[in-house]
Formats: sequence, C-alpha cells, structure tokens
Amino acid sequence: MKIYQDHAWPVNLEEAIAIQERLRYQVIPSDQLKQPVQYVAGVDMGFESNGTISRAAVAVLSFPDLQVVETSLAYRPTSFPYIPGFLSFREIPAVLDALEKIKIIPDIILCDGQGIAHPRRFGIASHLGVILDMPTIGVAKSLLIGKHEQLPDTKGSWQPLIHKSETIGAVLRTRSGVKPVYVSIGHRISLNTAIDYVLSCTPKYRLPETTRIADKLASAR
DNA sequence: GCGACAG
DNA sequence: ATCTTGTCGC
Repeated sequence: MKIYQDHAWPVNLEEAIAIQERLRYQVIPSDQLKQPVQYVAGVDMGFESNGTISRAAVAVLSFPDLQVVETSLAYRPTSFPYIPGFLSFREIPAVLDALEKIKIIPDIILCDGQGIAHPRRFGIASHLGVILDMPTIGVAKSLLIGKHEQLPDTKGSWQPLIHKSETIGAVLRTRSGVKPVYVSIGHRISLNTAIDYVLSCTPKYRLPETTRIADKLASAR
C-alpha cells in the first residue's frame, strides 16, 4: 500500500511529546470502517544484533475466516530507544516500510501495544492509525496506565479501563482462565466495535491470530 | 519525592 | 523486546 506522508521522526523526548500532543486530537473515536470488513492485519516487531536492527512484520488475514493472504517483512536500523510512553517512535518507521510492500490493503490493523490507553492518549495504535488514516486497534499484553475492576475468568468478559475518570479502553478476557489483554481504540473505531473485532480475531488463543502470525514472522530467524 | 512503566 | 529448558496442568 502507498504511504503518502509521515512527519519527521523526533530525536528527543521533547520533540516526541510535541508530536503526540499535536496529533492526539486527530484520533477519531467512532466507527469509520469500510463495510464489509474483508481483511484484517497484524503488525509486530522483532530485534536483531543486540537490538540495533529492527525487524517489522505484517500479516494480512481474510475476515472472518482468518486465513493468511499476504505477509511482509522490513528491516531498518533501530533509531529510538524503548521508553514507556514512546513506543511508536521506536517501532513505526520499520512498520511503515513493511506496510508499503503490502498489496492487499487491510480494513483494520491490530497493533501490539496500546491505542489511546496512554498518558497522552496517543499510543502506537493511534499513532499508526492517524499517520495512515486507517482503522486501528491496540491490543496490549500488559498494562501501561489505568485501573479496572476484577473481571470474570470466562472468555468474552471485560471491564472498562479507567484513567482520570475517563474510559480509555477495556480489559478483555480472550480465553477462559488466562490473563486478559488490554484493548483500546487506535483510530476510526469505537471501543465496543474494537472489542468485537478482537474477539472475532481470537478464536482459540489469548492473542488475536493477526498478532500471532505477525509475531511468528517477526521472530523467524 | 516515590513508584509505575506498552515492546 | 531478548537471554533460555524443563515442567506443571488441563
């Protein structure tokens, strides 16, 4: 797919914060999806050579049958350290490289990490969504910010994730008796719809098939 | 000031 | 994220 523009990548945290504060207001928290949804994609990252090389993987699956229809990999030098709250600056450049190679344009992209469940409401899923102006969902394996009530250990149950009296996402049980995942909207989708798609993409394991396939690619030696 | 902290 | 084998439980 064609990527038309992206801002210059920051060199320090001050610049990074300025970008997050400027772009956060572009996030669209309601459903603006192409219907019907035919393809969903997962993106994930891996690192090589002591972390100096970033490896981005994209997997496009048909929906709702979740069959892999296209994949791509991209490598580039790692140019930003891992700092909680600034993950997108470390991972998105390589992800854009990998997405550029894809021919089948997905209708939704599921990201490994938070969407608006972020200190400045602009985690990696939102950042990628705004840059591409495409629907994105954040599915994180652990918590960055927010609090929530305990939730039943049955698949499909969820609780709102709250931060400063605001609902910023959902803690979702994708598999009975297994640790939940943290779902938040990235861009052009509502929280309830995001939860529905995450469950639809998670027929068997804790993580969505999109993420699992992308993860295998990103880890493949 | 102290603790928390996506991947 | 990554370094790494076996092991507990359904």
